[in-house]
Amino acid sequence: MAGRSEGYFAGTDHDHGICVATALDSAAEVCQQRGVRLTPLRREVLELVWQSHQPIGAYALLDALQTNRRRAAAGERQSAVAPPTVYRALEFLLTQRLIHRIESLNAYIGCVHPGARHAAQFLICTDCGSAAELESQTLSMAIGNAAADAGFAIERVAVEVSGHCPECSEAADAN
Amino acid sequence: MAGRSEGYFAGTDHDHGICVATALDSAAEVCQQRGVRLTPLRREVLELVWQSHQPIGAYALLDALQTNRRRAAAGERQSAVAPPTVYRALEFLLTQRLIHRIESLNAYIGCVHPGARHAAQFLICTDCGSAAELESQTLSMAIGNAAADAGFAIERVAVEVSGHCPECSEAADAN
DNA sequence: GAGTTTATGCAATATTATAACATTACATAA
DNA sequence: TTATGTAATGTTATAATATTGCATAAACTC
Repeated sequence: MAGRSEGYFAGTDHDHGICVATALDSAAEVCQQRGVRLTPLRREVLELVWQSHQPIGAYALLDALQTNRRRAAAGERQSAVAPPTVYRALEFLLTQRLIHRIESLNAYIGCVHPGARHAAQFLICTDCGSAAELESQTLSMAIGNAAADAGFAIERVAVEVSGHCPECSEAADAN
Repeated sequence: MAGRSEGYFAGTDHDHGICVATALDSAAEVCQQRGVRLTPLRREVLELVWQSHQPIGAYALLDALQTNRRRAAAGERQSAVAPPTVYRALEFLLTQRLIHRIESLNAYIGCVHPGARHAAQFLICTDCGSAAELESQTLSMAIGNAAADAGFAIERVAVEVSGHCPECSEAADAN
């Protein structure tokens, strides 16, 4: 994340264009290395997911895609975008670990460690809707230990912590 | 959980009747103390949720309720059970912390620490569908610390670990 | 450039969840 | 005993999220 002075949440001040550019570059590289295709559609969806640091739903993405198409082909006839288009692109991006799914919101967000196998750990602000991805080794190990105790073989981990981000907490305190 | 020899997952051998009875008793007590009403409907839904250690979806509960009604009023005309009925009961049970929602499955499961405010921590077997609730303090603290680092005020925590339970892992190894 | 695989388009439908309004049941006050 | 308030449930419709199945197109392989 670009220009982040401190903290996990992206501030209102940071240069978000750099976030997007970095994410798209990394994605291209990851796909290149794996011999999978980051097609224009998949790239477009990834870019839309990265439009903000707030998880975005599949149907909001669908709307955004429609809007893009309308803008691109003004006047000409255009093909509609249907749900499977979005869901397939999302599935691809999930498989390549370029995005995460936030289960508690049915929404998707860009991954800050693209391509790497890792536990999804999120702090989600219920006020402003933004989410910050953690990469806590301590947390991962605590989960690993608990699973080992239970004789459980881990496939996937989702940690979703809802609450209030620093900015929104301050705003609330001011009242 | 009754008769659990060891481990977090309920074995196929345990006396599940005791699980259910205990859960219903605890629920009655919790509601009593709080001055909220565990109505017959809510109790019925809770009992259905506790029918197994596998998370159950809202529409499966709906079906089960329908079946119960048919059985009860054989021959007589009966009112259909509609989605809001189930969702309202589930919401009540969630609010009273008698059940948990498994976000990654859109499903519900009985809480092993009924009434208490605590992080939801689950190991979910993708083979047999059963889920085991953890109560790891270490894990909770790791999350608390990470949130504190970020200046984040926690409201709710969901930890959902998918993978293979000991029994299913063994079965797979045997192949 | 013919054949194969992979990706996308498209229509229909499944699954999960809620909104809006009507009715019932129960407690308590008039 | 009747009125009234409140909580719970019933009922209808619909919103939001996700998938299936099949047709077409694009891209890679040789």
